[in-house]
Amino acid sequence: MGDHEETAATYDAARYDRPSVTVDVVIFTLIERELHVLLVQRKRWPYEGSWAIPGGFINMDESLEQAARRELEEETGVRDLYIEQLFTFGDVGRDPRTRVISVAYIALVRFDAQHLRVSEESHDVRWFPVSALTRDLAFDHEQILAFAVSRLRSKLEYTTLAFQLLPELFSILELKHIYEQILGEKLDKGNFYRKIKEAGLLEETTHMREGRGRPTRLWRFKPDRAGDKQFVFRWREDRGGIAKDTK
Amino acid sequence: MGDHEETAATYDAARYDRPSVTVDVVIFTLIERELHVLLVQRKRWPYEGSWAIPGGFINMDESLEQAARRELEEETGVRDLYIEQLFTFGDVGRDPRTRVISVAYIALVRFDAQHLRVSEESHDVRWFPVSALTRDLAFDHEQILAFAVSRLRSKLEYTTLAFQLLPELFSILELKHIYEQILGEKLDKGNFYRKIKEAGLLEETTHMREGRGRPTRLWRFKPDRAGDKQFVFRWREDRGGIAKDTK
DNA sequence: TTTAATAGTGTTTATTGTACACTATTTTAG
DNA sequence: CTAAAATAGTGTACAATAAACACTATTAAA
Repeated sequence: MGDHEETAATYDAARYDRPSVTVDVVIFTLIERELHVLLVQRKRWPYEGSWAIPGGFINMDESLEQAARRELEEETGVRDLYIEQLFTFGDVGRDPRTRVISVAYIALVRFDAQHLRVSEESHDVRWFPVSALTRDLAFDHEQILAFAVSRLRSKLEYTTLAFQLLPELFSILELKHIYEQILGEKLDKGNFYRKIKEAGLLEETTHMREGRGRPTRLWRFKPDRAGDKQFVFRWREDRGGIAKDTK
Repeated sequence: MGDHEETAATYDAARYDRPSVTVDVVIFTLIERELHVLLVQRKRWPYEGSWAIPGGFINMDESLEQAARRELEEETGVRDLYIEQLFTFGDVGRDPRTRVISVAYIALVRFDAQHLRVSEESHDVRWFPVSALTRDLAFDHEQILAFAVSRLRSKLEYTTLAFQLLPELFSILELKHIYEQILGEKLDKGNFYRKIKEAGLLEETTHMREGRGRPTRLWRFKPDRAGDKQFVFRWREDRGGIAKDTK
């Protein structure tokens, strides 16, 4: 979340007659096969020293999504990634400075050790494993983060979102591992192989990767399916929960 | 959408250095077994005379959802209904007056012929069938409406949302008809009976309703399931699109 | 050369969806 | 008064999918 150049002492809420609008971006990545989220440590009041979801005030000449991408690049240097609006948080007391309405986004990036950089606004920027997040976050950011994780999990069941977390070439079992991480449960190997192949989303390559056991074949997503970063694939076929009448 | 007391001539955009925030509420109901949406006819510039989704600027001391409920009551007199945040629209040029960010909500109401009333802000308020909406709406409201209809359809597949459109007592075939209306396809009678009963959401009553053929039994939603207005029921059982391993 | 480790395939059974035929109870038309 | 039309509701057989899990394959390391 962005900052005014002020402190509790100098701050005068009555000055403002309109809410401020910010974008907050919950950025996920996969590090060592585990889901992580990016947080920044705040430098200024309020919540000085607390960890927070990166974000900031929107400019008057940019769309919400543009603002989200800009903030993201400012905090992390990442560009051209998958981003999606999550929810808008606007309760009255959520920011002690003034009425702040936050449009929250979810972003998914492939982990790249280089790209982390600390902006002027914060003490530190760091990836945290989602599984170990009991720490107190600034503002209502715990709530936003919980909401983002929940949404990510449920969307994975019927979308190709997980693709955004993978490198270009990957094995089917790596993909399975991502699903397990995010869904939080073990999946059956054989059934996963069958499903993912039947879906026709993957393209076999000649590349193999060697490891401790049998080498694994590498695949890529078919460009026409993965390229547009849209939700194309439903794990759960749309056979209709309510029985259809095809007559 | 709310209004300033100004016209194109008196309007001075430079005066504003922050975006305005509005809530817009897409209100659905079922009239004569057909899905309708509530629109208001604008009285003032911009888009004077055009039909628009009801909404208005938020107050500084109310949450977003409170604002949505307030606007809704001001326009229609309806209270205590189902409401859910849809999406936040914030493109730069969407309102000629100034930068306006609209948090859009979906509301579902039971149709009640009395409750419509025209506010001071508008010429007219009227229900329009969703199927026949080619007319030009104000601002980007066509886009918002299309998004709302699409979201409503997809949510119906795994939620109990449709319940909000029904009177307290209803027949199973009436419920089926709502699903058909909103999903836009015919459903099989027998399968629908079986599914809805197995779900254990309905409570049989002794009431019957007579019509032209055999009288039909009336049901109600079990209070513990329907009462909290939460999404409890999934049409599509969560058997896991991705094969689970229950070991 | 055996074993451990990882990759990948096949098959069987249980569950659920789909289509559609059938029965039931009322009003209306002749 | 009776037959037909209209609407309500049930039953069943078959197809499609999910779930469980046993099996084979190919490599490195012991």
